[in-house]
Amino acid sequence: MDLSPGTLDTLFQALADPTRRTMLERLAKGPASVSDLAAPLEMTLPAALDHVRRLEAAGLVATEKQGRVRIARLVAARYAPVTTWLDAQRAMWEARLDRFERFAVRQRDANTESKDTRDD
Amino acid sequence: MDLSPGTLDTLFQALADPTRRTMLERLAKGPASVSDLAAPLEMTLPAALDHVRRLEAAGLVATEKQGRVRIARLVAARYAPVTTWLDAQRAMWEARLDRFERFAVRQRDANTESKDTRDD
DNA sequence: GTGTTACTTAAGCCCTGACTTAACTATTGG
DNA sequence: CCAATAGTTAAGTCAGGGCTTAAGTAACAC
Repeated sequence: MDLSPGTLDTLFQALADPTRRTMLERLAKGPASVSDLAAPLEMTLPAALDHVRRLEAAGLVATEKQGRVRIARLVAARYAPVTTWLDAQRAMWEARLDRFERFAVRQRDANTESKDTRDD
Repeated sequence: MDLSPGTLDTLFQALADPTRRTMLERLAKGPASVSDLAAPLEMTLPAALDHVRRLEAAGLVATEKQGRVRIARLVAARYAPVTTWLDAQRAMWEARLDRFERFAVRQRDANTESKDTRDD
């Protein structure tokens, strides 16, 4: 598994945890401290920090220390590889459907050939 | 973690493994047997079968036994929760950007008030 | 300067994930 | 029937994930 930031592996893995998705949802509304993120999650600070670090490692989040508090903010642009992959999947699937449809039409035409002239 | 099929948890987790993504890419082109899927991955059959099972548990794939071979096919529609979540994230992010922009414009107008009358 | 706050590190625990080999079972082709 | 094929189950290894508590450290607030 490639664990460099911004890869599909790290991104999907970062998104696979509900706690981290909750954090991302929170951060989409604006920056927050680690405590802010931990509070609604009923979780100790070390655990929350670990998740933040993981999001940061994935490249989805950037953090900055201001005095004694660490502020995290979303880097939304980094979802790109994920959406790109999903789009590519959809494209492949649709290409296949198209091929299948042409095949089905050919079959139908072969079956109904010179029987009638359809216009549906 | 909710492990029922079709949930964000199971979907993202299923997608987090490169082996499984490769399988999905292959299946987007059409159905395949477990051996077909295992072959290019340099992996024993039990391991491949395990991945197929996991994709099936996530709801992304359906399988059917034909004689002694198990055929897997993609159920592309099941990506929906993932794309929906990503779209929602983007929407939240953009709503925030809009608010920020309005704020910035207000600041600019406050700063330049009665200095000039802009028309950009 | 002393206590509180906000993180940080370290250690450890338990469970799951991704494999492997070995030993079946169920088809199928000669 | 018999051997090869395709999958399946069982068992075990090994690494990592998600948490905890306990013990720091650094910045503030008085």
